Amino acid sequence: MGPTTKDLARAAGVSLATVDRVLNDRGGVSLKKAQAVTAAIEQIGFERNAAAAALARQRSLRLGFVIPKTGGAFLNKVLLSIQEYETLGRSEMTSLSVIRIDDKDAHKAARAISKIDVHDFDAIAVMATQSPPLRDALLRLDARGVHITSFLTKQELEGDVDFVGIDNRAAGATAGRLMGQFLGRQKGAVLPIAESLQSRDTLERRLGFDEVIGNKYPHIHPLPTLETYADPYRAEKVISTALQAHPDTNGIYLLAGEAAGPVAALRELNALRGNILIAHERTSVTEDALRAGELDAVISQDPGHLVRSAVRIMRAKCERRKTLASQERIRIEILVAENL
Amino acid sequence: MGPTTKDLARAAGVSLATVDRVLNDRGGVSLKKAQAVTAAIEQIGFERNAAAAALARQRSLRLGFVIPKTGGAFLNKVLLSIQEYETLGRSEMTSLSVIRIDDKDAHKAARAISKIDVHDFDAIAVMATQSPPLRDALLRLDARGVHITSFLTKQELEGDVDFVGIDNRAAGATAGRLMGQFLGRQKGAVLPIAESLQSRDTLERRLGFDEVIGNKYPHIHPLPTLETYADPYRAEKVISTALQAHPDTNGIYLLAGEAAGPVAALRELNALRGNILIAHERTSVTEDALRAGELDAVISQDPGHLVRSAVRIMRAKCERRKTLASQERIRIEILVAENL
DNA sequence: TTAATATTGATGTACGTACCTCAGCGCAAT
DNA sequence: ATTGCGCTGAGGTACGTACATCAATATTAA
Repeated sequence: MGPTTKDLARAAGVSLATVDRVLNDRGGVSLKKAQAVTAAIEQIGFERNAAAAALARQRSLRLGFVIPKTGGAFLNKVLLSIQEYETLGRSEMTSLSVIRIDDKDAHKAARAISKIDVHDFDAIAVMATQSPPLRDALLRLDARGVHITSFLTKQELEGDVDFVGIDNRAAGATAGRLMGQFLGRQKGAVLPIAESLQSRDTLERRLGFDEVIGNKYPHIHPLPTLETYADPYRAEKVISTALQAHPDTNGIYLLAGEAAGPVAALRELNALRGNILIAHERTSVTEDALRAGELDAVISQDPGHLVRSAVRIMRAKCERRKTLASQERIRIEILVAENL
Repeated sequence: MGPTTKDLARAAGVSLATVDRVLNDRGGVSLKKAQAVTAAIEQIGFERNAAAAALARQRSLRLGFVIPKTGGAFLNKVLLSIQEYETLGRSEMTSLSVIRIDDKDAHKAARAISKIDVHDFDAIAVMATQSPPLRDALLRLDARGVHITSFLTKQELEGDVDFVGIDNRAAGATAGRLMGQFLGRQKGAVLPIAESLQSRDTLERRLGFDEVIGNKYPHIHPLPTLETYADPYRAEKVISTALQAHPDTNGIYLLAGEAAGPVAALRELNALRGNILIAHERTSVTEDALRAGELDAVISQDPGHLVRSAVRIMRAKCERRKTLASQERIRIEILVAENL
């Protein structure tokens, strides 16, 4: 067993009470003694016994996930993973809850964040489009002692706001690589389709995609990104127009948003089989399309892994522990029909 | 908070001592009372408080990894992951240790297993070629109370021996799919290369590979598997011969074993750039080759995830808990240069 | 019936940390 | 001198389980 708080107190030449004050940021400790304690922590290699702490705290860590109100199948999978984790979490003294916010309206979102009761949460993981009002609301929460973690969307605050999610630029680059390899030596155009170009994720993916295509597969010509606005009719119309305008198209890249609409439109247009089709996020639609041979590859991130990683990071923050970096890197998964 | 042992005792109409006897298999409990307790567990939804148990037990769970003495870079990565986990594990009351066995000699391996002191381990994860003597040795250990988990290689014992690792047939099929897609409409031959055909993993991968190629890409002709016997000279010789005999080769599949030898041989033969090359396991060699554009894809499994999963399963067995199945499925990863 | 054995309950201590109260100290401002 | 405040230590209780001991009862064997 490692050294205990008692050992730490002896090593630091202070009382148990002072050690406790330092360890739990209770304040009212002179700089000198506080430094003595932190020095002793390093010196004797003290590590808080998580089991004992959890037991003594006797209050499960209240973690929150802030998630947009509207979203597609992937978001639902994330929510499901959170629910699933709740069952397991009970035995680990953590309680998860989800706060849905209106992501589209920055001020509404910020207000929702501001309404969060500081006493209800020890830490939250926030998935929301970045915006100045949201930023301020988050900073206020942070100042009042709620640890903040970026979840799937980066929030650039000052301080140690960890990010849980994939690197969208790399994800786009991965899609580009696959597109290039699948098309082989064929010349032609690739049509990127997204719900909207507003989202930062979409832009980053496009960037990564173009970079790889431009550098490694210059014979492929990426077209401007189509926007479907999540509207199936519009999707079919714009896709049809684009395909007619570019008959040399032989690859289609669904950069973001629901795959269902575009896939249905492409099926309708009989454009599924002839083209290489790459999409993002594993959902029942993309899975089925992969199995059916309609989709050639899917770039994804595991919702379960995302949730677990977020929980681990939040817990670590609350308990002022370090996390194992290698464990928290979310992988960019490539899915084909055979490794679903 | 959930119900405690005290609540459980009240619900079952027995004393705390009897609850303890049942929960910890101490024996000396009548069938009737034991059933009353287990029924009450279900009824009130009792779950052992892991933190309190760990604290009270005051003895960390001793978990062992049985690993072959010889092995390549991937095995080293697994060993590294075990080491890495040890640091983290200390705070979770688990101690990991590694037992190296001579995997080549079934009897030696079995003897090594038999020599394991039952009092030194609560559970072990075994990576070793299946063999009757080994099987018997494992069964004896199991009977003496050491929980057994199959690690990377399946051990078919009776009882609940979980398996941690990927489905090699699916991994081979995934390689087949990528090979087919990368080659596109090109006709030609694919050359599978392995260290030896003795290993079950190799056979399963080949099976999955052939299945996909046969069904989906019939214009591709898979050649017989080359065996390098882990010998670089032999590798270069047999590969050179095979490539000369089949000038239409445009794909090479490194099914198993170290990629280093064959990659070096192929580089020497100037056969890297013209062919699609797919290998297994992420190592520094395959990573470098991916980045250099020499390898087109790598099928892998994350050593860190393997280790964590094995630890979770072993812990769950020792604490008689259930595991979250979705968390324990090891993914078949596809790596390209962009998602390393 | 008696003796031996199996089962059960009562009670205690221990694990390491969190969190609380209270007393005491020194120091400065009043 | 008094008051107040900041800092410190001493001591306690609590969390839920593991594990040990001992007495009391129930059951079985002789």
